[in-house]
Amino acid sequence: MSAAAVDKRRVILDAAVRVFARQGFHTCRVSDIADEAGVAYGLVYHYFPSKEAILDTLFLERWDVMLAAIAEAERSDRPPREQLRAIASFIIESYRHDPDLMKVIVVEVTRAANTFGRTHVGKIMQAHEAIGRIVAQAQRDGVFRSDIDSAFAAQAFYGLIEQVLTHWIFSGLPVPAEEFEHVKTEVVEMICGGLGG
Amino acid sequence: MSAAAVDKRRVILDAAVRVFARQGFHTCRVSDIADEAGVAYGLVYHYFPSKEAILDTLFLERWDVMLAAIAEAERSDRPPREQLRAIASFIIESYRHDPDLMKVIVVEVTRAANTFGRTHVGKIMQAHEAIGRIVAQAQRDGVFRSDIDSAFAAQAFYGLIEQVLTHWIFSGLPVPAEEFEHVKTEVVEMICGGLGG
DNA sequence: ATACTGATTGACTCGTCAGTCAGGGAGCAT
DNA sequence: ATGCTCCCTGACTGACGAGTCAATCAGTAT
Repeated sequence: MSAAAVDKRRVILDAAVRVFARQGFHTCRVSDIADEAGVAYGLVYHYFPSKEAILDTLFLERWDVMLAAIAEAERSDRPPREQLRAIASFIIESYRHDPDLMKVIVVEVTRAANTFGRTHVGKIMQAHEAIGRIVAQAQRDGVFRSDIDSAFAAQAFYGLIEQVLTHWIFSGLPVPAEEFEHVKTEVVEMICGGLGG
Repeated sequence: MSAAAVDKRRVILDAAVRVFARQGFHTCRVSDIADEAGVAYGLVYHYFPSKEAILDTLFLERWDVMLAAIAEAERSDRPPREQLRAIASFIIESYRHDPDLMKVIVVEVTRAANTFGRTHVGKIMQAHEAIGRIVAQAQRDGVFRSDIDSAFAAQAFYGLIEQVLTHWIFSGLPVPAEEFEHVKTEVVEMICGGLGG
């Protein structure tokens, strides 16, 4: 594949992110993506076998980077609380850096239990499992309480972050810089410290 | 509207729940609903103006019951921890009683930020707000810590329950009776107690 | 020059499905 | 009996959009 071809493929992927974020996967037409990318309709099918394959590519590209970041946190020998913070931080920074892409991934894949969620359960589970391992290790070390199932805790942790992203997505407003930092702390406080009572 | 007509309307709604749960809203055809209900295609349009209106009806019917249950918990003067437990319990019992309906509501509405989520944000927010008020009151009473935003805590609480439902939905397996009880406790423990560390 | 390869174009096909509509009963009043 | 009002039917239409394909263009090798 020539250099120009690599570029065009990228141009189409980037256009798809904007279109999926704006209109949603089901509502947009392939011609919308072609228009946004400034290429002919047919060229989309030169690079991708189907509309779905474009979304798959976008998801996998980003998710693999995230899995690497989680593995990195897991491998480090920092205290579990900081390992969790590193993961929360990575996901929130991903949103800060490219909110459209994160919107597409959350809305069209990880929260779409029927359509693409089904296709990618495996990949999604890998993230939950890695987080679960961090919690389980902390429980063995006596740093976290052991009467809460580690897989359950992982769900709560990842679910809370996704819930925050969803809230930002729904609001449609740009998120002030200090809120990103504040939320990182609040997520870890909530999961590790709880509300009390 | 005659008694027979009320029944047919109900038959169509119940059939729609099964079809939406099995195939998803976008993938199913209106004729699938008619077939499942054992009525003619056109009758669906006699009772509902559109396919979307069926989903709206299903969602609003159930959501209003849930809002009432949350209001009930809020009104009671039990300790906040038990108020939260009552809400968690209500949602989990809803799933136990009619998993298909809860699947449809979670998958097709509350987690569908683009399509029906958008339409019903208002209703969805009402639930979050009520939970937030319970937390805020507990914070004023000094029972919950005050350095976590009450709206954020409400997100975490509701988000965790929805995450658990999603997990059950994804698994496709019937949930053992004892797990329902166990999860109610775990949700409250997680949100109020945290993991420690 | 000629031939070959891959990139690019956009009009067209073809299946799908939400929603329409004209009509056929069933009950009930007058 | 006649008319009226719902309930109910399912064949049909019209729009829409994913994916195809035959043709053109650009670069590069021989």
